[in-house]
Amino acid sequence: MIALVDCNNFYVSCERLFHPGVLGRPVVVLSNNDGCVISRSEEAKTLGIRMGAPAFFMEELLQRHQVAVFSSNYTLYGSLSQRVMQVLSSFAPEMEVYSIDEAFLDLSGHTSLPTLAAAIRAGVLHDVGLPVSVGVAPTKTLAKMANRAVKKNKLPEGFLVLDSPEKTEAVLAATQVEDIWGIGPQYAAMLHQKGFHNARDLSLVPDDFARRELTVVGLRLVRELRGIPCIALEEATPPKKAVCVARSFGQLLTQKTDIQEALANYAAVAAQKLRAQNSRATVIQVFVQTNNFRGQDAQYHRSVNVRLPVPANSTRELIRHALLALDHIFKPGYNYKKTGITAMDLVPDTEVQENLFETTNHDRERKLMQALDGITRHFAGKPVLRFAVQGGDKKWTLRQERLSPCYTTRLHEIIKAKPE
DNA sequence: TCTGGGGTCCTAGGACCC
DNA sequence: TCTGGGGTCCTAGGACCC
Repeated sequence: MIALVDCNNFYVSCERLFHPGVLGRPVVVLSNNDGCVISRSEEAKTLGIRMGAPAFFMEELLQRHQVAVFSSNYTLYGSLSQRVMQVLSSFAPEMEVYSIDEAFLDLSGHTSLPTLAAAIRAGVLHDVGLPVSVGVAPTKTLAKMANRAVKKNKLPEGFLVLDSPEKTEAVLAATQVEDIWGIGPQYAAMLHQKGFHNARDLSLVPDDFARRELTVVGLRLVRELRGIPCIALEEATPPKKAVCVARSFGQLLTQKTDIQEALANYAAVAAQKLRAQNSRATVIQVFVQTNNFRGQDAQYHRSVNVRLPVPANSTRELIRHALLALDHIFKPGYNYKKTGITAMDLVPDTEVQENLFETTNHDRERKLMQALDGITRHFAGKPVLRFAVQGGDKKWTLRQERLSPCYTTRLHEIIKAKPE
């Protein structure tokens, strides 16, 4: 049997951990740039605040109901996530960290699953202070569904074990197709139109229908609904195949120099991520785009792929090639909203094909980056040392007007138990 | 004024090879 | 009169996830 453990309203719960004053009050966390709602407390859901709702549409509602609003603080959430995963790993040696707030646990061999599920819940609550829900079932897809049923029905015990055909059948029948893991809006519309409305309906479709209409991914999904495991637990996180850094600007930009500065910074982050997983990029893709919500503006979006002479993960080289790529696609006269870089066709650091005509001294580059990473680590990840093209006015930086401190990762921001 | 960011996988179709 | 077949690789686009 497989368990899916998922933190309840994760980002909101993280903020609440350090702001006990907002317990009982509606709380939301906003996306980058304070754009949309990406996490809501139960009270906020009751107010009808939707996932993904733009914050500026709701100023009045947020005020009226005294909603506590936070900018997202991924440093804090990442740190708490690690603590949750550490607790979970003590319950099952085989575990897959599926996302920042979810993990699949292999519970095979255990006899009393309800007892174990309750212990997992209590353990995370006690050791980290975050509430979780636990769904247990024979397959990952059914475990997901059980987990969802816990939350939807607000089961007081906080877990659900699908250990009999009757229980499974009931949850299948109560789950609409759009709420199945792996069925998005497009497939859901198609399935409804063909008369398949809930997960039970979908579990009974013929294999060839699933294969034809939903690809092999859908066929696996249908079998998982029938209790046949088709999606394996992936314990080791495979290295990423692409690394993307893209952000909207805090304000619209027209000057190329401002966009160059932003892009240089994103390229620097991408390079750092590559080094962290010992990869190099063979190709980079750079894009710029205007804000397509502004009907009054002329729209432009374009991207370009550039093959690097030699696979690279040095900040200097990535910035250089990113800016060259930008020269190809930047056109003056537009209000730009966003730029970004994707490092693609990643290869392991150790398997680099040198280029006969390349003049970069890679050994020197590698040592320079080691020094840079060492200094950055020393300052707890703060980019104290930068390239000149990254510096300047920072017209493009994110809006984060309600950012909470990094309580667990920066010593000077640690919470004080007593006023000084 | 203000609408996120970062990923994966699959398929179809074209180019090219022998 | 007759105009193959099988394979690989690449890309773009579409679907999904949190």
